[in-house]
Amino acid sequence: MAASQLQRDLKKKNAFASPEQEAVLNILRTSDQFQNRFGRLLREHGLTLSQYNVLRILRGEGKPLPCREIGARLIQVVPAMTGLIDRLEAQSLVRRDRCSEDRRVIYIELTDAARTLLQQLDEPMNELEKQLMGHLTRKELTQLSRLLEKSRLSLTAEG
Amino acid sequence: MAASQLQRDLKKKNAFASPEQEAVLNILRTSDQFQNRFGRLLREHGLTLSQYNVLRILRGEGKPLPCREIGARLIQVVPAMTGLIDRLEAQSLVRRDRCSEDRRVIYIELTDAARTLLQQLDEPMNELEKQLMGHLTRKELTQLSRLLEKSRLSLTAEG
DNA sequence: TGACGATAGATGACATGTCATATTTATTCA
DNA sequence: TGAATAAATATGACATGTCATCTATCGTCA
Repeated sequence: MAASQLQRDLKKKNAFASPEQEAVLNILRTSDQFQNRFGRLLREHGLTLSQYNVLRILRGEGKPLPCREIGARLIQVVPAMTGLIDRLEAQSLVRRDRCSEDRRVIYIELTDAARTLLQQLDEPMNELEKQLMGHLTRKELTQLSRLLEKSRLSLTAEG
Repeated sequence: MAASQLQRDLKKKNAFASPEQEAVLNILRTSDQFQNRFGRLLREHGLTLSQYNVLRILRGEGKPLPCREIGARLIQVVPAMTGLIDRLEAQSLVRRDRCSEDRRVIYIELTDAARTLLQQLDEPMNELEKQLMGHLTRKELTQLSRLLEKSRLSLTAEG
């Protein structure tokens, strides 16, 4: 009964090498499983999680953003963005708009169709989020967020 | 100053829709960034994170495992395993061994080369784990793991 | 002005993940 | 026994992610 859940999950015979390792594996595993869930929900609406994230970023910003800027917020490399935007454009969910001042830059703009789709998704996405975190109290949720933010402090330090 | 770090990270203008959403996004984002780091380290040794995970699972088990079993522990769908194992086999890091009792089953077995490679990786991987979680005390690490396990309770409930 | 270097995107090669479907082998049961 | 079902992998199509490299454009500075 002293074994943690992740140990049972992974059916590992030995304990983790360190509390750090246990925490890291917990983060990766939880994220993987959550991504599965969101992916399934979004697929019903013809979107992938990455595509949804792009749309969410654009809606959150309220105005068009350069390709590069979206990629930066998604922690993604630029090459991945090209294809991602291609497919969103093919679905008429975004438009490309070349900047007239700096013709290297291409702004990505949300379409009305995308706004409508996002609105349809707000409710089920919120519900899924609450369902996934359903076993945690509000206090625990805050605590979890703070601990994860603290974890990410190590990332800004250096590359 | 009241704004949480993830809000600043994402440069979102509005607060999160809910504490649940904030926690979920923190989990996904932290995992993404950590995966980047591990991916970079492993690439220096010719491995991807998925490949490394397969090897770790096999070493942890101490004996060959069926394809399906490895996939289950990786939260991955079986089709993905085929190619993954193909590439590990091409690198001579695993062998396929068809079970004689149930000829449908294929056991995956670690090679000595894989064991040696894993040993070389133990040290740097442990160091990276400790570096990534460097801002958390041992107590916080435990707390974080428990909160993430609690989060995953929602997954076993239903599909 | 005109070359150099930096920046924004796009492209190509490859690894991985998803699904739907096919193939091989076991199992069940009429 | 022999057909239907189930289980373990494999395959093919496609979306995504990585890197290295290419192209177009901008800025700077001799």
